[in-house]
Order: sequence, then structure tokens, then C-alpha cells
Amino acid sequence: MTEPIRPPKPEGTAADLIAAGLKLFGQKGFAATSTREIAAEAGANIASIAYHFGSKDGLRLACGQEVRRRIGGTVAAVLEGPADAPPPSPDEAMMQIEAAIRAMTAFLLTERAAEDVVPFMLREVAENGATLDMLYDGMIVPAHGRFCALWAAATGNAPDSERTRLIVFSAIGQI
Amino acid sequence: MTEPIRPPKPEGTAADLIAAGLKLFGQKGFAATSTREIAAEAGANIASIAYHFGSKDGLRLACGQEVRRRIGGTVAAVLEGPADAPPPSPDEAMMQIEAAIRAMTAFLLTERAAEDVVPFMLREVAENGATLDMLYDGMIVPAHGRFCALWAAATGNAPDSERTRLIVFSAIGQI
DNA sequence: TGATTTCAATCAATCGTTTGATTTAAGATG
DNA sequence: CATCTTAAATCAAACGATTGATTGAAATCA
Repeated sequence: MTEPIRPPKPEGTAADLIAAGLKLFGQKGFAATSTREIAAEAGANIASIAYHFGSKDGLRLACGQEVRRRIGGTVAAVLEGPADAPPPSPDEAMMQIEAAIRAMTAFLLTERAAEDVVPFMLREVAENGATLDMLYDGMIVPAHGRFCALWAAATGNAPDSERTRLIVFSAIGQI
Repeated sequence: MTEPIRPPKPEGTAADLIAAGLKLFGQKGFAATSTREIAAEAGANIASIAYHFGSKDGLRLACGQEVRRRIGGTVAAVLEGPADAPPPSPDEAMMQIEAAIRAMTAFLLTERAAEDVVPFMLREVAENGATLDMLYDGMIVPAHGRFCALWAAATGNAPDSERTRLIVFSAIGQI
């Protein structure tokens, strides 16, 4: 394993750089934000970007991982729950889905940790950045199984492909 | 009058540059698109951008005006109509509004002229580009009067401020 | 000390823009 | 008609500035 799937929460300069990138990338976009701006915002040196993340793209990816770190918690908390109790009734499944969505939107709209996450992710979606794949494989796919199970239990349908993906994207987009 | 409000349709190199800018700005974003790419796409020289539009920002603005030129037609055709016949009933007013929105969405989704317009405008909205103000003052405000009159006739309310603006933006966003 | 982290300085590459020459066509002058 | 003048348009080349990235020394900590 050369790359740990769930790296620990960065601290110090690395965390400052990620916070600066998350903020500036979300405000101005990736291409329009220079490494010097990021370093200045983070109160760090330009070279620290290359040192900690290899490159500007590395920082972008690290920002994506930070997003996963922040969102992943609430997603897991809401969606995973007891993994051994299949929902008996469609009504209960629907309620669980609604509760998950409600918790998610509440987090995105109220939590302080999501303040810079939303603009950043909007940019990433718009620019189809590399973060999307990482976030898709690292978050949506794991949650996809349980969400799909709920969806199947609630509606009867069990489309495992494009349909649910579109639904998730649509939901995020509407938020 | 130093500046004509409705400049004529550009031709030749200028039109090619605008088409290239509309396409590339929409695909990659403004900051991520270089003047050399634009010139290459348009089959023109780099200097022609500065010659015809003053700067890269000038080209961005010209692209916005091109958007207004394309959209303005259908908007005016649908929304202006006979300016001397106030709608008698709320039902008719609502029907006119629906017809206008329907024609607008049909144009945005089917017309060839709107192909590059949509991605470009989405970028502009996301980056809050200078095009927005131009388009707002040059299109939405003029249409705002009639639309507001219809809205007032249909609902009784006559909110002349933020509310209608938000509605318009929301409608565009949802499309 | 040895390893990790930060720093100022600098790199080649690319950015948007500018320059001066050249081309093209339409009037003006004789 | 032939010649000169003027203006618009395009071109290759180069400009200074800024980009992301790199370097090796200094600083920090264990």
C-alpha cells in the first residue's frame, strides 16, 4: 500500500494550505488561482505546496480528500447505521432516505465545516476536476450500495447504474 | 450617443473570434482559455483579439453581447408582442407567462444558436463575470417591465425588486 | 546529530498584450 | 487611366509579467 485510503487529518502548514485552496479554488476557480495566492492566504511559502502535495494539482486532490473527510463523517453516520438490519417496509426505507437527505442538506447549509466545501465542489463539478472521480469512488460508491438497497426497498426498482447516479447528482445540484 | 445599444452582427474575423470564445470559454472557463487557443480556434492571429475587442476581457464582453443578440430576439418576440393591450384576466396573463417560458426553454434546448450559449452563460454565472451585469441591464431589465406587469396581473402581487429577480435566476438555473 | 520542514531565490514556460511592418481596398488627385 | 493617399485589417515577432515548479541553504524539532 503506497497510498493510505483514509489519510489522517492534516495539521499545520499542510492544513492551512488545504484550507486556503478550498477557499480560493471555490471563490475564483482552479485555473484562476495562483500558487502564490494560496501560499499568501495560508501564510506559508510557495514551495510548501510542492513539498506537501507535490504540485498544484496535488493540492487540488488534497482539497477533495478534505471534502471527503468532512462530508464522509455525516454521510457514514446517517447512512451506514446498523448494517445488519434490512428495512422491512417500503415506508420505513423511504423515511430513512428522507432522513439521510435531510441530514445531508442540514449539514451543507448550516455546518461551519461545509462553508468552503460547497463552492469548491460546485467548481469541481463545473470543471469536471479530478476530484470528482476520487470523491465518486471514495464516497458515493460506498454509500451507493446502502442507498440503492433503501431505494430498492422503497420503490421496488433496483437500477444499479446511471439512474441512481443521476438522481444523486441531481439532488446535489438542486441543493 | 457614443455607444449604440444594439451593435450590428459581427462578421468575418471578429465573428470567428466571438464564436471561438463562446465555445472555449464555455468548455474550459475564461481563465483557463488562452488567447492563443482562441486565435487558433478562430483561424485568426493573436493580435486580432486586441485589435477588435481591446483585450481578452473585451472579447468576453463581446461574447456576452452575442448571447444577448441571440437570445434577445426570441425574448423580445415572445414577451413584447402588442404593447398596447394590457392583459384583461389573470388567467390570460399566466398563460402568456407560461408561453414565454416555454418558448424560452424550447429555444435554449433545441435551437442551434443556443448550443454554445448555455455552457458559456453557466460559466459566467458561476464566475460572476462582467457579462452578467451587461446582460441584466441589457435584457432582463427591459423585459422586466412587461414580465412584472404580467406577474402583477396574474397574481396581484407587484414586487418590483429582489423577488422577481430571484425568480428569473431560479428559472434559468433550473433550465 | 539527523530528519523534517520552511525559506528566499531562481528556473523555464506561458500568459495577455504590444509593436512595427505588410497587405488590401477604397478614394483622391493629376 | 495612372498615381498617390489614406485607413482598415492581418501578420510574425517580441515584450514584460506571471505562471507552476525547482533548488539548496537555513531553521526547527526530536
